[in-house]
Amino acid sequence: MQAISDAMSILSGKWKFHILGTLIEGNKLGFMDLLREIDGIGSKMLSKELQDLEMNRLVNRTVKNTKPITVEYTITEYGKTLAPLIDNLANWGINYRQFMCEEK
Amino acid sequence: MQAISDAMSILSGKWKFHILGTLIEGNKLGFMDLLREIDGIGSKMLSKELQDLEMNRLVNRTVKNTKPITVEYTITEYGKTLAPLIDNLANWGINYRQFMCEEK
DNA sequence: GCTATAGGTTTCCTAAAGGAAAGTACTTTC
DNA sequence: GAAAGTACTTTCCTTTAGGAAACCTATAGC
Repeated sequence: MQAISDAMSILSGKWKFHILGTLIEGNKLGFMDLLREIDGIGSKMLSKELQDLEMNRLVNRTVKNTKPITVEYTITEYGKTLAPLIDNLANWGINYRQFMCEEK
Repeated sequence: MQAISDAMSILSGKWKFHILGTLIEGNKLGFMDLLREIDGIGSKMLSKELQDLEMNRLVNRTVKNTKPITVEYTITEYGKTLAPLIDNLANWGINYRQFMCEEK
């Protein structure tokens, strides 16, 4: 049960799963790509959450030496181990919505 | 991706997974049982979270007609569909801890 | 020089989460 | 009749999360 607290301390917050899910499906995304794809997030939140995820070794940040500087965000190998969990969560969300509609 | 937000809106907060996990492993628990088993939670939080979970049909609350009134909390059939997810999360938490220890 | 794009950081603010402690109500045990 | 147990709720307070907008640096295009 302690393990659940451990996991949630890393994955808590409104956006973590969303960011990770986006990075799993579309690999190599720039900051602006993420900002556009994740509906509703602001640049401050995105920046902060990416830093958290990078610190926890779930996301890689690579600065590219291009003309207008670009940054690539990718999911790490270890981050990929979250893929089934995120898939699970998303499917549960879809089913839950159905379940609630049927009920009432 | 919207499904993730849906799921998290129901499962957000510091204690939801913890409460659900505790109810999945030990079925039929009283308020005080939960308060004792979930380390660190206060009665206000437990009460509030249980109400949330009941509203969302993940937990059943049954008042028993015993001498000192007792209340039984159990997980619903639908709540049980979260078992693999919670298992997954807990295992990921355990592995993550190992992973971080090896690294540094 | 002006505007646009990438990739952020900083400031300011509000709303929500969460905790500690006390209170309520009822019952059983000593 | 006092204490202790079950099951909460209420009040008060602090902390954290999160959003909006402005600002900063650099380069490219017009």
